[in-house]
Amino acid sequence: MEAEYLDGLNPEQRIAVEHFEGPILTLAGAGSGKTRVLTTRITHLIHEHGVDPSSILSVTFTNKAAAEMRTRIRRLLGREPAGMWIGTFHSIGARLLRRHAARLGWTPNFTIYDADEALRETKRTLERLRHSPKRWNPKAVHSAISSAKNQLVAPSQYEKMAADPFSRIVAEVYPAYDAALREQNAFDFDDLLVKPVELLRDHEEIRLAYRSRFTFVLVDEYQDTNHAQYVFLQLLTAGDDAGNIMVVGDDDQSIYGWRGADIRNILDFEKDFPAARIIRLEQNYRSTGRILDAANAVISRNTKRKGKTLRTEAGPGDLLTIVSTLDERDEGDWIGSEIEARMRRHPDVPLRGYVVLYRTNSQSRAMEEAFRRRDLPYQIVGGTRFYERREIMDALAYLRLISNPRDAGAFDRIINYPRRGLGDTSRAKLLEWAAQQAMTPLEAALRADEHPDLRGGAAQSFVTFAGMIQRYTALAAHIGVGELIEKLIAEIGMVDALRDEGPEGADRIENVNELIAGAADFDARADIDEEDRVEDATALDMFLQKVTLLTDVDRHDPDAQAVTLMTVHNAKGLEFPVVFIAGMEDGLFPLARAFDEPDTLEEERRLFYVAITRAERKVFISHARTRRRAGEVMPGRPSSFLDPLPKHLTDELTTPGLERARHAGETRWSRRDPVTGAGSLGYRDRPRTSGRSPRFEGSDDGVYIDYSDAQDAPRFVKGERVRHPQFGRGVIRDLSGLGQELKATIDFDTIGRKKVVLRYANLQKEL
DNA sequence: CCGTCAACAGTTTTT
DNA sequence: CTGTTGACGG
Repeated sequence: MEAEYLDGLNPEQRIAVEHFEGPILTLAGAGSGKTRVLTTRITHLIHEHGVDPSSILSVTFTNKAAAEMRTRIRRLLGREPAGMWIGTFHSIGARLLRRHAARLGWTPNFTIYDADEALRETKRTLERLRHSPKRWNPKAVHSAISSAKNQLVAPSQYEKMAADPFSRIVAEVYPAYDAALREQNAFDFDDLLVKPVELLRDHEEIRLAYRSRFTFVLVDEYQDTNHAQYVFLQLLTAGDDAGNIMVVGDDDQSIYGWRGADIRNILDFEKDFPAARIIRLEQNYRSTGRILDAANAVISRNTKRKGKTLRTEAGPGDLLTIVSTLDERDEGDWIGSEIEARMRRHPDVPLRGYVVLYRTNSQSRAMEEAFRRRDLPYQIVGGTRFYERREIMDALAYLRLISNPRDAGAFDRIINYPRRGLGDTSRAKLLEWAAQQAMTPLEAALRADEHPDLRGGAAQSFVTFAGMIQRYTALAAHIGVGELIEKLIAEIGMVDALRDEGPEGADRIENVNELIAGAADFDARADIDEEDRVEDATALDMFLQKVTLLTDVDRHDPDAQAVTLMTVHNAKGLEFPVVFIAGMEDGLFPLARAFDEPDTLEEERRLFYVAITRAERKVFISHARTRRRAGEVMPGRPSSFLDPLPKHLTDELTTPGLERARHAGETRWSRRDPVTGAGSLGYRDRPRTSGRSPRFEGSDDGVYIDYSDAQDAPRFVKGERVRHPQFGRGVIRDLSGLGQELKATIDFDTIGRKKVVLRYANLQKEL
């Protein structure tokens, strides 16, 4: 007798679902039902093969995906898959660390430092080592440390490879930064991957225990795994053909190379597991025909891919509409008006069926303003995330210090917030004393009255503060997190402090209230996985660790009656009936810097492919004639990514705003240049650029940027050594800007980091 | 110690 | 254009 859950699977899906033992790679195109394959296979393993759920480890890309999969499995199975581990690499890493914290020298109530706190710690470390954070950009230093960690390069190894001055600074900061984290009983995001690898690598009995427990490992979005994650999986699965590992992914949707994701992981899976079975899911259940044809046309330009063509049984559907707009404001207005118009014509598509996708978060601003003007409900995913808002981080810093008294970052953040008369001077005195006496900042504060020279008022303030934190630490063992935050916020007078800040303080108060509500909800639902329970960890510890790992997508409410605004990155895995892709201009999508590196350009193209394939029924692609970027008005031309779109799949239109501007412009232009000016402003009549190469064509009407100059100038690449007439020798760290404005960020051997405009700099390649 | 103002740097994507 | 940092005076 066959289980019902197998009904309706296509032959390929069915093979993947029924696969029992041994490695298997499932290349799942966009919309090919991979989540269904994963959940059904897990169900099948448990139901049909009698696999104990606690033998299953399933890795997802977001917490939300994990929660959804668990729910679906519960439904298919008719019971809770108790003991199954499902979560992101980071949350699974955190769980392992919590269970074995002592092995590594941490305690289970460790703090997870988010990006912001990690950056602050980097800066503090630089200062401690007497390096100026002005000369050596803390962000760059931290990002170098982060990449090193993701490549599993330990401080000692890094030290050996550090040749240039910048790397030598990093080599110095890296171990000191790690030591500071250890002292504070903290991990950063990257540690959540790196430390579990160390744990499994260096402790055989732990490695063997987990290997024998997790006999079935499933990994979603495998194309976006980095080296540390790869090694983590190898350690867990023994890394040979005996392992029952299923990876699901799509090389065409690999969009996290900048974060260290290594597309070779998926491309080389067959080399790693020679016996691997390979299944291709090319049947798409999401989009109509023309959308898929367009997506296929775009992605076929990439060279580094396994090759895969999506097909659908749905009809051809609508054309993709390419919209020319005047500027970003006009673009937002047009999108808003089109949504309103479609709402009237297609009442079956609710507001939540619309999404606006863009390349960079800064584009959300114009959209937001346009939607506000029209009173169109929207929800923004990403950008300044909830848990990254200042007031939320302040409140959380209190909780962190209460949960983990060694957290110096938290101490630093809140010691004078709200104001308690403890400025830089008193703080510096206390911290110096603390370091001398080998005390944590909080311990020092508690004994501040013993400090040799601290103003009496300040000393008293420190003692009161530390006493309060201690009281809450004791309290945290007995009351719920919601109640704890509520009491705390009241005691420190945070609401009053925010109210004094003026109008935007009201929003912040709202956010704080939302945090309290969230915590109360956490208490009410007893939102702790049994597998996460460890001795000596309080509900507060669990709450904090969970909250830091939440992403914005996790907070996205798919049922809200609102248009969704988000970056293409955030849209991965989601689908919408109607998709707007905004800002489709060269230099923005793809970003300018991508033109220097073929691999990056391919990644941008995959990103565009991801954007198109989010759509079920309709795609709009808009670009603006001019766009304000960092206060400057920049001219733009339609993205060269549009070039491969066959004419028969698209139609083009111009917004009324651009139409008006064009008429006004023609009169002006024709006076100046009656021959070439008239009618040439609109590229609608202009032949499509060939798009055979990423090389730009020259401007044809004076409005688009002339890129041809950039081709003649010497071309520089990142990492290249150069010589500057004034600043001497250095290494190019970064390139930005376009054409005439091309700028290079250079780490000079003698004077550190500087940004120069290539046009003026007269840079030479160093021989 | 704290508020104000000018100067300045920074804009890619995120766990 | 915006958020952050530094200098200065109360």
